[in-house]
Amino acid sequence: MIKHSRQRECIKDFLANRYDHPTAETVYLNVRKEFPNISLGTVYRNLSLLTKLGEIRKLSTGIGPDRFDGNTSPHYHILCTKCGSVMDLEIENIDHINTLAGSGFDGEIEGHVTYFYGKCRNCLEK
Amino acid sequence: MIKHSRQRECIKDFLANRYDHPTAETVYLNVRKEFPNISLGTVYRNLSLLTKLGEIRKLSTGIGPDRFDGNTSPHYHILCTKCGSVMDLEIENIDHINTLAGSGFDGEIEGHVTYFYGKCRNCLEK
DNA sequence: TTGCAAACAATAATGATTACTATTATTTAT
DNA sequence: ATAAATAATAGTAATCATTATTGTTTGCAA
Repeated sequence: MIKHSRQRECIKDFLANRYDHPTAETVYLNVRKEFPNISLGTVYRNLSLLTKLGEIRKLSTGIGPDRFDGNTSPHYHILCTKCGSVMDLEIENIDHINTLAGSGFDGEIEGHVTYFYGKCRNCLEK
Repeated sequence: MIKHSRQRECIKDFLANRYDHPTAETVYLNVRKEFPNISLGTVYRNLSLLTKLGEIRKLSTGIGPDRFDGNTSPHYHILCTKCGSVMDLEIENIDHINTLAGSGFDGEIEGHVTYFYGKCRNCLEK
């Protein structure tokens, strides 16, 4: 049975208002403004729980630590290979690649994760 | 300037003959048969170097430690969500998704990484 | 309002990976 | 072929991200 906690609510609220997909460490440093004694373990535990509940999304980009996204609607991400930022990406539905993959695999395809990489506008101009 | 090393060659050979995308730890345990004194650091250092040289590929699936692939030809991977195995996947070219992504992003798309997930034949039958 | 499980803070432990250092191996120049 | 230069190694320590442990506090149902 899950009990409400002000710490978890604060973590969720924080993510709901961020669009840069912060790491656990960043969440920790910010939530500390409201809960000076919160521990990093509490942040990790709640990020895991919220991810399991489907209330946030975890991004494992392969570059640096995991990041978290308060926006659970279906969308993709792009990583700037220069500055390292992770941005949302509007793209039409590409679930047909699951079907393509299925025809070359003896088993069942359930889904995919895709990270695009490239250079953001800001880095291109430097 | 890069110097040849028998350890690095052994690591590369080992990967060239494996099709299950082993972790650094697995590479270490196997290469030890030929080099009993090789250190895990040497394995990691060479896996990084070979990846940078483009002679092997690193797979960061987000589940467990990084894995390595001696096959650098373009192909995709599927992770079985039950047994955790990582398998090669034959699929026609899907680079058009880069174009789709590009039209919704103010910047330059260079590529993408995609991991499919699902259930392998073996797990489906249990 | 009491009891109990869930969540907490503090901290230790773990797993994966990288860094350091003295020695060894490979290449280059004699 | 030999010696000098330096890249790579083995062994080990350190770091980073994350998870586990433990005693205390909090939320909530009886």
